[in-house]
Amino acid sequence: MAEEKRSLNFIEQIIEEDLQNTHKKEELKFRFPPEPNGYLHIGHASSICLNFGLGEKYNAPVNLRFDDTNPIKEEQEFVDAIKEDVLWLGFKWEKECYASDYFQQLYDWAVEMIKNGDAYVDSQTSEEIALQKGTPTDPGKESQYRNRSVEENLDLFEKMKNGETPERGHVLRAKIDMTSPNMLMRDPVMYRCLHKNHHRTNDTWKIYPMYDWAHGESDFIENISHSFCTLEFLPHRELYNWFVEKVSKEGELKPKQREFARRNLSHTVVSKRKLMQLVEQGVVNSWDDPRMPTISGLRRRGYTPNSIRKFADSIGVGKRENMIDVAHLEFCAREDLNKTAPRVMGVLDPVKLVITNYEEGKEEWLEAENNPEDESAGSREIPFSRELYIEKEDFKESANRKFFRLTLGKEVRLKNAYIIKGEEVVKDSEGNITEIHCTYDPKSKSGSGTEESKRKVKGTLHWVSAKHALETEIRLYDRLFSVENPDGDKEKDYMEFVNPDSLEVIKGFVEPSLKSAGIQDKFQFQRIGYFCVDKDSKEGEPIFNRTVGLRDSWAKIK
RNA sequence: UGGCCUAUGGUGUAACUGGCAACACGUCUGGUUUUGGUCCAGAAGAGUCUAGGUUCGAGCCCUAGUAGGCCAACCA
Repeated sequence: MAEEKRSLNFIEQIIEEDLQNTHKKEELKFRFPPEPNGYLHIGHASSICLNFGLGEKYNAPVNLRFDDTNPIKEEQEFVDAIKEDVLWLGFKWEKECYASDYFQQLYDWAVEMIKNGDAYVDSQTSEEIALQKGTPTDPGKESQYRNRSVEENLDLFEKMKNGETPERGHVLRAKIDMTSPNMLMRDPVMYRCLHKNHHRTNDTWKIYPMYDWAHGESDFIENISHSFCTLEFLPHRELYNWFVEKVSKEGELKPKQREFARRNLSHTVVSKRKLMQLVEQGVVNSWDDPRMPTISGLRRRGYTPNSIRKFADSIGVGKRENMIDVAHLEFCAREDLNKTAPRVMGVLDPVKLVITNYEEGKEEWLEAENNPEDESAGSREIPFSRELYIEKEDFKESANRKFFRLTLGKEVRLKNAYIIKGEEVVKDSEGNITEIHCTYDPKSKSGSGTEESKRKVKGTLHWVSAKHALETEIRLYDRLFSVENPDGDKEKDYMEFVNPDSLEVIKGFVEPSLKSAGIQDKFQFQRIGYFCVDKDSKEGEPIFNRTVGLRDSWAKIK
């Protein structure tokens, strides 16, 4: 099989260049570094696919490293959820790491830095420090504590570590350059005093390292060759390198930070604060509500790992701002589900169809193909009888030539069953159609091979036998926001753009075979869309979530 | 009154690093079809932010603009 020729993205180009100039293949190593302070979302999924995808491509190890340097926000619950999500996407990490595993090493290095005059204890308030920091256009001023003696610094730092100084009393700062055009180089804070229990180290530490100090060093400790992060960390690179330089020796391989643009999905928000608000204000029911862009939400919605990986792969990675149409994500879902989801029939908005020339009380079990895209999926039997349900919108008393469905006097095929002809309608006193009467052609049975069965008719309808059908709850999900970029308007709150119709709960009828469907099972309801069994289901009473509708060119004609 | 990043069809990415802009989604035609799905065939749609320059030749290089983004948490 010919290998698909695909051009390299800029990240891969960097790696290829390094492979030629500085790195051996065995030295490649990557990492995915989430902070365990919330649930992973589709943006993280892209990052996971990037890092682990690189690992697969180059046959290089990828560590899962929790960036757990802030005990105020981080919890074990999130660690567990993150691991589940990464695993679910189908990736395996080389090592499960924690920045907190390196606290001692980090501390020892910090002591060294103090001794070398590269760090000092500042005893000002954060407000004073902020004031001295200057602005992007004005240089900062040096702290009056900047030139404390090494002994005093060591002594204070020790006390900080032991919890003998109050929280927020002192910080350890790197001594760099208060006039640097890069704000991050203006003596950044390395440690703060936090007398808070950590989810892994408990009360061992009273000081906790800041991101910049911990991250690059963690990469260094783990021998990460390439450390990929989003563009907003670009200014951090200078600091990242400065810190690594301080702790590494000549000739040692140093990790490289490189930045890519985060990938934005249309019609959604992704910030933890906003996602949390959606949950807390009851706009959605939970973090894994199928409308949420969280990985757990997408999973519950019916997205497959494969579809998400394909998505991440197909949108690529770059350095410019972007807004990826959610329609592309939906395409990836359909593409995958089309090949894998068994076909079934379900009627969402039923109207009764009576076949007047079909014997009362009679029932037949008809063969139905499970998946025309996959012969190995086999077939099943579905019950047929005199009274059926069909979709209300599949009938019109009279219609133009473009309507390929049931009308009076015209023929259509009932999928996997017979050809029928519309005869008359029964209406209630208000003129609503309560029943449609039709006749069927007994010789037209699907697959019977008769002349009649081969007749061309203008349309095919899905249906369920009224007597046999299983009534179920069906949750029709739609986009959570009605505009492309809900948090892109500075004047308006994103909450104003919540789509009031993002969820419609209905009762529908599905074929009886679905009674035994299990949680997370995915199906195509023929002519309607893809559905997934929700975890709220009870034994024998499946609840279906609509993942995404089928492409619908009829909707456009209408 | 700073520094840094980015700029290619509606959207997302390409262009073997100087040789008449390609792929996917979306859109529109037509064909196949017992899903108005899938599949197949085809079309429209950018001349690459602007202005200069280098070159036989520039989306790729240079200069100057313009537009958007990022940077002043004891967050990551």
